[in-house]
Amino acid sequence: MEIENVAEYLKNNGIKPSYQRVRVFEYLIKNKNHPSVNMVFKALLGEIPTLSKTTVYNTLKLFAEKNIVMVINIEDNETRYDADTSVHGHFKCEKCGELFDFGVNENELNFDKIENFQINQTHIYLKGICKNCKTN
Amino acid sequence: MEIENVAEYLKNNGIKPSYQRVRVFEYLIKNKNHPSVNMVFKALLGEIPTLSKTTVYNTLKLFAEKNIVMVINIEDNETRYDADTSVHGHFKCEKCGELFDFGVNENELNFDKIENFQINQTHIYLKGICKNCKTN
DNA sequence: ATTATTTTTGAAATCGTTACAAAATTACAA
DNA sequence: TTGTAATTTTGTAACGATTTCAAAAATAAT
Ligand SMILES: [Mn+2]
Ligand SMILES: [Mn+2]
Ligand SMILES: [Zn+2]
Ligand SMILES: [Zn+2]
Repeated sequence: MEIENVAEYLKNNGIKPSYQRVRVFEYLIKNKNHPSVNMVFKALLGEIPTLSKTTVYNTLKLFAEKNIVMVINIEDNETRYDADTSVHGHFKCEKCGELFDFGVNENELNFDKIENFQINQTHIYLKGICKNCKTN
Repeated sequence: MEIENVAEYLKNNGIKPSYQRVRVFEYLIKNKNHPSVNMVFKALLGEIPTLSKTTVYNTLKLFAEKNIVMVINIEDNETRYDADTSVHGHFKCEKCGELFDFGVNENELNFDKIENFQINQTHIYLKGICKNCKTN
């Protein structure tokens, strides 16, 4: 998805585009590294010296409620965020820690036991060793 | 999978079958409700009054390392555990909170972008409204 | 029996996250 | 503009799940 005007995009999703909100969302679409709250905070603190970590928490929670970010709970001790809300999977390398995207064909899953369940979110996580770390 | 002798099963997986460890694993195979640490602790405390929560943490971490339990991080604030380590999905009802199992056909996923990656764990989480909660 | 090793225990520390109230900003109306 | 209400941001304190750590207990080895 291409987002030309971030403020407009936030408005269209029922979010008042404050300066901090725009900057946080911009960070997410420019850095596709599935950052944690702390990564977003530390990255923006250089440019917004008054930024509070609470604001980053508030903002990302608001984004999640409005469904413009995906919340990734692949690790129990660190939530990560993704501005790409399309259904796709995440591979976490157990060696270097990097998070890779991969494609998922939704209608290829077998939902025998949960027929007539209303599915709101799909999360597919793989863990293992990435290509780079295997050779090294 | 059917486990006849828990102590034997632990031994076969490189775990010394202490009383606490056997009891924790027995709880997991008898209660297929994907319990949290606290659920295991509170349930066993009645029968093992001296039990420490740290022991439950230690034990479940050991089980995870030896790959006889699956760690479920479907929520960011509560890790849950499953003695069924076969590849299967979990549906979390956002209304009643219950965790449902469902089947997954592994080779139906599309791993285009992560070819030659070594996959060690597969986690498939769905969130939504379960059948019961939809009608009520 | 003595000693060494492993396991359990409970209290304290850690750390990500949330609650909360004050300060700052923005929106609205007179 | 000016005043006032509503919203947002900020920083500190509180919270809660998990980890650390050292002592106590249990088990294994000699
Ligand atoms: Mn992604
Ligand atoms: Mn399960
Ligand atoms: Zn790697
Ligand atoms: Zn339900």
